[in-house]
Amino acid sequence: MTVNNAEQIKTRLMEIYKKMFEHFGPRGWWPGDTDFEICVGAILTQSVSWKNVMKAINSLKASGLLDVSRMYSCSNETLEKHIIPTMYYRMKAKKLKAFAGNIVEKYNGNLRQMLSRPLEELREELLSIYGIGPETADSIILYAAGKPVFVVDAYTRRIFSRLGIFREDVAYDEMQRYFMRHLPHDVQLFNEFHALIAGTGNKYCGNKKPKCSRCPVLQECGFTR
DNA sequence: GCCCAGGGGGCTC
DNA sequence: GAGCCCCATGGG
Repeated sequence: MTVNNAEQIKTRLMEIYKKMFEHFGPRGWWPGDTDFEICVGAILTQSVSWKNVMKAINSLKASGLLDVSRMYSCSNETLEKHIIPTMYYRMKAKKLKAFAGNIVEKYNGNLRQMLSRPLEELREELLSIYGIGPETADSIILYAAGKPVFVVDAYTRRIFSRLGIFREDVAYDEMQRYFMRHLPHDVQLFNEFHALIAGTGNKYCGNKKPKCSRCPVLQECGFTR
């Protein structure tokens, strides 16, 4: 790839970012009072809308379970009751306990200590925990640890393939490399960009009845179909 | 009633 | 390593 080409890609990505930002404004992501709440939200939001995640988070908070050691020591059944709205609740209870267990056993319950590890080591560790795949790991790294990694998701795939930038079947790592190769590794930029993509996707780019053609941002960005 | 969603694990070949 | 099923609620 020539330098010139890379510059053009960067310019194009930043144009899309700016149009999204002008349209939606700052998204204030990730919502959450503590690092642990952000991590819990990242696990619970797998395949489910944020509205249902908030119900579960509030329920956990109200019962004092939004705490590493209490979450780890409570029964699966107790945990399940609070997260029913987030679908796959039995699986997700296991995932939450695996995450809390990792912090208790390796860091004596100190989440910040784990999050302070170098980016690559942290990513590898997160991926080794049951229930944490690439997207969840990257969300935790960016939004809880505050380290520069670009989070991609189904909306990123949909939006950027509809803009003619990716193939429809592009892999997670390939999308991520694309953004990280062409954009400055800036936590605030990565934070806002992913949040804007999620906002745009949530409003206009559902799979069932895509409304991309009605999205002002995608129209301006050269939406093709 | 039916379809499907911002993901990940586990299995098969 | 791609392809397929499983998980199992809630909203359109």
